[in-house]
Amino acid sequence: MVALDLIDIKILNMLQRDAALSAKAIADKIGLSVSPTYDRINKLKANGIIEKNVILLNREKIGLGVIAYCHLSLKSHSTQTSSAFEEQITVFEEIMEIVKLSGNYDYMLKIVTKDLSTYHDFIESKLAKLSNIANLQTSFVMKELKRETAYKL
Amino acid sequence: MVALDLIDIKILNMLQRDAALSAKAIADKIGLSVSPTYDRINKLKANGIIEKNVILLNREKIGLGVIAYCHLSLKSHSTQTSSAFEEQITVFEEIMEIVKLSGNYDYMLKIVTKDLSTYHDFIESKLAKLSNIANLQTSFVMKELKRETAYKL
DNA sequence: TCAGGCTCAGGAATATTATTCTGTTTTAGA
DNA sequence: TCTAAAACAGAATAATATTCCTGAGCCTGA
Repeated sequence: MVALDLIDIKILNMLQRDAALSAKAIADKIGLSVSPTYDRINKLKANGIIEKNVILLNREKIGLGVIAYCHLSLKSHSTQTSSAFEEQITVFEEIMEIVKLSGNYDYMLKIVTKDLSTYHDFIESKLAKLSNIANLQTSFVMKELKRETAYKL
Repeated sequence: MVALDLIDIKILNMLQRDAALSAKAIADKIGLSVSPTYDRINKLKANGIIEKNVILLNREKIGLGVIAYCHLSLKSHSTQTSSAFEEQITVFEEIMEIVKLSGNYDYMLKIVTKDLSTYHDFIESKLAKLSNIANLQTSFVMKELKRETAYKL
């Protein structure tokens, strides 16, 4: 954890919303000159506070119509089998998020696919193929009301 | 939904992973000159396939230690009360994602806060203050194994 | 209190990149 | 096959990123 002053926070808030802003545009808004602004941005990248710069796509316009949250638990909870499972599951591109939840040694996955049939195929032919899965329960998203990547600083 | 050819997909895949790539760098990798590459990127922005360009921060380095998924259902499900609720809840910066689910609970929220005490405060003093919430159940994330913003094209 | 070193801001110079323009090639449809 | 529209390459220009140098404030130790 790194100390951030108010200027850093302003910079991060701007870039969390629009990473295409030029150093000059940011400098103007926060009342600094370009080079210290630029230096600060670079430091924030160097110390890993800024992890990446990405574009976000409109999911529906690229034909991805299904979001599902999938809860699952493992048969065996030994360190070995758990980490093997975690390694295997991480690579699937359909799975956007994986979290380990409190409660019953459970995982929750966020899965995005083209349609229900594709979702079904993914579960059957890829996910369920993994040994060590005890059970699987899916909740489908009816409506995505908010999807935010900007953290509150 | 817009038709994407193979070149568009390559471009989007690159930018989904690193939006700082220059048009020239992309052009080189896909074997085009700069100007058509540049045109394509601009069209993808214009037609809304590319929604935004953002930086992603390291959650733990900025002191956000708690991720929680919160299931809740409403007392009244009329169109009016639902949309009033949706409007109110969308503005909270602690809430990163809101989805309406199939099944038992109406909504699932992804909430990120500094620590458990902050989480508690948020629930008590902001979320639970909303009328029309019937019940609330939180699952805490023990470990975040994957957080991906790039869709599979 | 003072001198030295450190961090940070400002400004100017240079290197890269974005952006626009023009003319050519390719493609798709009649 | 012909025509119109779209896609492409290459060059010129504008804007931005990036580097470098300078000076001001501020610890810190003697």
